[in-house]
Amino acid sequence: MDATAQSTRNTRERILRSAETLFAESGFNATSLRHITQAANVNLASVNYHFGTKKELLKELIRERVSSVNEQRLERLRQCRCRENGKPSQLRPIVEAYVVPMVQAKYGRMKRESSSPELICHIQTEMPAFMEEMHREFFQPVQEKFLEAIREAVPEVDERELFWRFHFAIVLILGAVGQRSRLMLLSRGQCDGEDIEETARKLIEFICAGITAPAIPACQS
Amino acid sequence: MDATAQSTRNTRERILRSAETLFAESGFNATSLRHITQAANVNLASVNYHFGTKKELLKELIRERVSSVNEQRLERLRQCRCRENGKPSQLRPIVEAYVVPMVQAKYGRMKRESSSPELICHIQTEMPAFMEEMHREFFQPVQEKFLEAIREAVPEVDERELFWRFHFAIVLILGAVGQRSRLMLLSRGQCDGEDIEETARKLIEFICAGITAPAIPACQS
DNA sequence: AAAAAAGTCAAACGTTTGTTTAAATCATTC
DNA sequence: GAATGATTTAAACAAACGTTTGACTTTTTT
Repeated sequence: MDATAQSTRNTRERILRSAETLFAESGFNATSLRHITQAANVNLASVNYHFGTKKELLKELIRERVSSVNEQRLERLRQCRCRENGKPSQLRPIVEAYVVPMVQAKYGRMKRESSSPELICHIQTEMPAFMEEMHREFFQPVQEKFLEAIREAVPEVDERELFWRFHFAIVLILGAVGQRSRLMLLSRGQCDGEDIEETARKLIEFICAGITAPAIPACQS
Repeated sequence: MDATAQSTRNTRERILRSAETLFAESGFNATSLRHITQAANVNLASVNYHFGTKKELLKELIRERVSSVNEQRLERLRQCRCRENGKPSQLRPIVEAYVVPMVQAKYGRMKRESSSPELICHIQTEMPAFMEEMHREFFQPVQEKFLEAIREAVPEVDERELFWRFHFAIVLILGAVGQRSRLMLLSRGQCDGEDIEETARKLIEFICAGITAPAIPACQS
């Protein structure tokens, strides 16, 4: 009867939306089911009813979000191939196709809302074993497609070298957004990470330069 | 009388050592005081006796570890300035001075032991508010010294640009070690992050290239 | 050797956690 | 419109958590 929050009836969706915000904000362990259900205005037991366990709720959440990012990444990669059809693509559009969908994957309409990189960054460091499963199922296939595309674009870079550098690129994408508070502190307020397009552009520049860096022979103090 | 573990009496040190290993492995929230004291072979209450609270134990731990890394970093930076005395230094030695002490800050003699980047990576994403305190107290001063040195080494890079790129460098150093399991999966076992010198070298290459990357005007899809 | 201080210990404290239960309510079907 | 299945609800569950307590032992000081 009353037009308050829970009248919408889609309890499942409300739980997912609260969970993704809170998980991205504070991680898995620090976010209790009571926090989630309270924020979602639903009963505590409904999480277990709809998802089974807390962990399966997280799994479902990641499944949703990563699938969306994956689709966008592959679509953009396809467009790369089309645009310069026949010849091997340039590096930058490929990196752009990988970076942009993840960086701009925000949820909620608020300015200071949480995002996919923040969520994944949290879970990655908090539950590495769990994340390995997710990696095999969701990340690996897409990453291998991009690795292949990059290998064609910069054949002068050694294959083993490329594994390292692509790994660095992924670390960078997740961390740059997930730890963006440091940028504010470091620059004493001169830079912030709010502008998504700016963040993506800087990331792309940095990653492209890193991937094409000349290899230096082993010699250091 | 018996020569078992706790006869050494340096309870405080044993707690610190267990804590740093377990915190680096599983983070703060997922590591209970009972895990720590069990691994250290000491009584549960001794943590509160010696450190007050769990959080202050962590603070003490970070204080120790970061101070050590800071000293090494500044000493190496001093050596940079000496070596090419008078003229502005090159970028690479500066980056090297920043990267190496952190990457090789391992504890324990086992091969697969945890390290400072892993610890900091965990706490950074898990307790950002707490980490801001630590940042102001420990990281900020050293980072500003390095920022200045880098600015002299690559004056052609815009100052605001440099904040971004140094932020990326820090993200990279922490994440490359903390998330090193991905490298194994990505390369299907062809690369691992066990070799510290190799890791440091690849990081230095990537970061130097990223910092000196040519700025590209804003245009993207 | 007595007194004082520092450290250790087992037990218990009150909270909070994820999950389960069984009754109540809603929606749909016959 | 009664019956059936799906969903919501309040209450309780055992387990684990960080912390405190007070008696006990060790070490240091006088």
